[in-house]
Amino acid sequence: MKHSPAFAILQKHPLFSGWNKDRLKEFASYCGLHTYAKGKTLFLNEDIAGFCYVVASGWVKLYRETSEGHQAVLDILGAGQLMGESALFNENAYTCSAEIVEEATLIRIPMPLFKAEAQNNNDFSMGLLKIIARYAHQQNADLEHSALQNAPQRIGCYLLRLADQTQEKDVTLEIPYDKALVAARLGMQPETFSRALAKLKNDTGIEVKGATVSMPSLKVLSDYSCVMCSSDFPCKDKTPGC
Amino acid sequence: MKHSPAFAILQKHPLFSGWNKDRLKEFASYCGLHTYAKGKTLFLNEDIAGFCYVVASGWVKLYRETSEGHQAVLDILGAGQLMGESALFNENAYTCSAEIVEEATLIRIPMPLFKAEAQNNNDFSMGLLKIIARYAHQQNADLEHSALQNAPQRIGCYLLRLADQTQEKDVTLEIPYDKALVAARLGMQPETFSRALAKLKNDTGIEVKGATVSMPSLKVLSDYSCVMCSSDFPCKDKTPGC
DNA sequence: CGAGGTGTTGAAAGTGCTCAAATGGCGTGG
DNA sequence: CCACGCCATTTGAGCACTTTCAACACCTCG
Repeated sequence: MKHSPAFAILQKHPLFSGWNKDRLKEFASYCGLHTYAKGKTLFLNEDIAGFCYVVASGWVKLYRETSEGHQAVLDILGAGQLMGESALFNENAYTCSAEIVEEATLIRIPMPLFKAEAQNNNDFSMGLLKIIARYAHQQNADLEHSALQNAPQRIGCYLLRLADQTQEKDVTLEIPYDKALVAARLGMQPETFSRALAKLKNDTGIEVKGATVSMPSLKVLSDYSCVMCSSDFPCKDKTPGC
Repeated sequence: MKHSPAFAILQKHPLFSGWNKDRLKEFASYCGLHTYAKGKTLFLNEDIAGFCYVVASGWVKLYRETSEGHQAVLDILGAGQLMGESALFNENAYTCSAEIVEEATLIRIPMPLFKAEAQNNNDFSMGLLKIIARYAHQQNADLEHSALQNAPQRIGCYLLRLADQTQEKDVTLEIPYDKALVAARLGMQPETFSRALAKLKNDTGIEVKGATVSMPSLKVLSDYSCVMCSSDFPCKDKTPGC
């Protein structure tokens, strides 16, 4: 037994990939690796931030909630994604709430450690800048989508993002969490999602069986969805969002 | 004649306020101060970024546009705000388009200069991080609003943000640009804006005469709008967005 | 005074939402 | 192995809000 279980995962993360091995080993030794069950609330909006998290596996919902219980889903994070970092610039308070939506294993980075790194290590703060800027870019895309696309188009766009865009024909994928959650992520009701998916199926020839979606042609799908989007189709790596 | 006209303005900007005077003087000498007429397109989405801009006065619309001409307004920037910085993290290409919506004077910072600073000056990159993180936070709020609030509530929220929230009673303000632009910023049609504003007037007792809005009580307005928002009312400085 | 831009109003059509009920898959326990 | 019950999802019907297209009012400017 040599190093903390967080080490191997952090090593692959862009924020840490350039680090000296011993340095990272020490850093990782302060980071716990924890597994959380579906439904667990990680933190709430405006809580004092004790940790940043990196998702090793599973899925985490970021959301905000009114006092009456209406909630807006901001994002759903999967493996490799960072959360909680925005608390650094918000008086050490989280800027949204987080809940586990599929059993997840997370690396917990103590905030003081993270903060010190950001302040003292220029490569680190540039890496962080890149991540946050990309995130902001993604949000621009979300705002655009919610302004311009209708429900079936937004679902099409979502499926394209989930898909392996290097393929063109007969792509099959699994929606990795509840459909109602996808609906919320796309800013619509579960009922609307269901009906819109049916319409999408009818209009673009995709097949849906439970969580499994088969897309005979990504082109048909992108022609359908990307008409109402400022980016052109093979958009996954260039621009976050469709 | 002592220093570039950009100097005095940059000096007041958080990104530069901590700088040594001579250093800033030199930096400012490379930055032009230009005035642009309403309607002028500053840059387009995906253009190679030659400059970052700081708004000295006037208003600039940030937007994205589909090939068919549908556009989504992402934000409208006023005095003190920075734009174009996200190109640093997008292969030196702007991530949206920008157009002058009210005659504006802007400081033009050459991108290489800006980039070098971000890479070499840790205080600078931390300041940038703070600005971008705040911007992302603001977008979270926008996404939440578009998901949860209806048209009159979004307008109420917009007016509150425009208002001096330290006052409580009889606050009066001027909408600084076209109403149709406000409508687009809030993700609705001009007609919807007009009707929703009439409803808001009726429901909260505000007065509207042309671009002038008088609000007898901010509390009534915030009770009306902030029900569907995760932040509580005096929200201007804490959280960007309502 | 007329023209054009800006904002408002009306009527009809969509789109998505709400509430309610039905369907279907799946794991548990008999 | 089957019946039951639970939960996610789908379907139905009516409604609310927003959009669309069209017409009109208003103001400013030439």
